[in-house]
Amino acid sequence: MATRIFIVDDHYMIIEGIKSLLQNEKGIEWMGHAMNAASCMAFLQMHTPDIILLDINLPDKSGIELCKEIKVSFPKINIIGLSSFNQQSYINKIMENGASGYVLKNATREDLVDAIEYVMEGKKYLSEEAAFIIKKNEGSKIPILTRREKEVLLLIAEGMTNNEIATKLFISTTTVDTHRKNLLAKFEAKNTATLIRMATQHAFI
Amino acid sequence: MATRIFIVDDHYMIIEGIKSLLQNEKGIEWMGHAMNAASCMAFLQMHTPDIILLDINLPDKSGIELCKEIKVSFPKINIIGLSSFNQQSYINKIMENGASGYVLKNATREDLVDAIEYVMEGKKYLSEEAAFIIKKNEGSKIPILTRREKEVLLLIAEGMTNNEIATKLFISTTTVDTHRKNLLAKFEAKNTATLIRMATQHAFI
DNA sequence: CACACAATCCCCTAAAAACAGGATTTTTAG
DNA sequence: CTAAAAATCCTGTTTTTAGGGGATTGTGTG
Repeated sequence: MATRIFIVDDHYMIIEGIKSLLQNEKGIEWMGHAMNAASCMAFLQMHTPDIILLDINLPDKSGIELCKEIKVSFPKINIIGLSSFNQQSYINKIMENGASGYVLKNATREDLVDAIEYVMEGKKYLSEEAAFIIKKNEGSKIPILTRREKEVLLLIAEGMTNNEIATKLFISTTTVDTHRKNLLAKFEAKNTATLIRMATQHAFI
Repeated sequence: MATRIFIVDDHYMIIEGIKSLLQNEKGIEWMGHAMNAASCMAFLQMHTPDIILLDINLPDKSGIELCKEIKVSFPKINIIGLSSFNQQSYINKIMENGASGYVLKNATREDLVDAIEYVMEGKKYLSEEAAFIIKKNEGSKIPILTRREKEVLLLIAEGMTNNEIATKLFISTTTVDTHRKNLLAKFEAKNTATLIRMATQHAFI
């Protein structure tokens, strides 16, 4: 039985590229594509692919969010993350949210086919580069922020002072200061500049 | 005579996608691809395409740099910028460096064909979204930084204080402070957080 | 040769952030 | 239920930034 593949990506060129790369592969059935999260979920009401190739960046919501939702509603569908970015944060996040693999957009046809085969066998697949990134950054962890910390972080990035943030969130300035301290500690940053740089690098902003 | 197209991109899927989108177009001759700046320049020693589709992000150097170099050595070749990012800074920069057009990677086949036709007629082409971005941000210019300001900016982003930067650059702390003030003014940022965010958004960091 | 501009330096004040300790009350998850 | 985690608040001090003024020297361009 052929492996049914569905792809969710908002780039025509990528959709065409993958279609083209896979079209002569035996045992692979192309089910089509969606260009956003909403139409992906609509498609899944009617059809059941074996594997979804899922872009990290979608217009209506993050691929990571969508991945989580798909796995809740359709746990049997395997998901392979797809993106241009070889950032550890993305790779980790989508794998933690139930994806079975991760492939960079500069993958070759062989990489793609390997990924699909591995995943269909129930194994996890990480492209070489993705695995390398993970390994390289084994020590430097991505901080886990609480709801409130994320909120404060974004307001800091907006250029607001502790005082302004306190007013906006209806809490005391000292509380904001505490959150700020915790953010600095979690990112191992010694000041705001490093904090914001780290946060953008880890895709928090 | 057919329009000879060459593409420089490090993503197989994009190369395949564009090839697939263009393969049935009349009057377009596919010359092949390069996956980095070096092999692109090597190719150009032997062949002369009419149009190069050039990715902004290449492994060995930025597409913007490569664009400039190509236009110096081969001024007759027209270049169309290509990227996933609809950031004003990229669009502006590559157009300033001699590109004749800019297309986002979520372009349709029609967009691509339009771009190629326009450029072959000697006109400039901006995809709808790119034009929108440019128009939207007409007022908010990208600051022009001096050599020293860039240097100081990077050190601020590293988390260094004015004092540390002064020591590192063998200048007075007050001088660093002056540069810092100018940076804040140029970015219209009221504090370090906004400064760093703006700088990363405009690809200075 | 002017003139703009970059780079350098200075003073002063006020505001904000960083550092160092706490402590209490909710929430959440096992 | 209970222990851990999160969110809240506090009192200090020191360091760093931000904002307001200046000023001098060199460099390159019209």
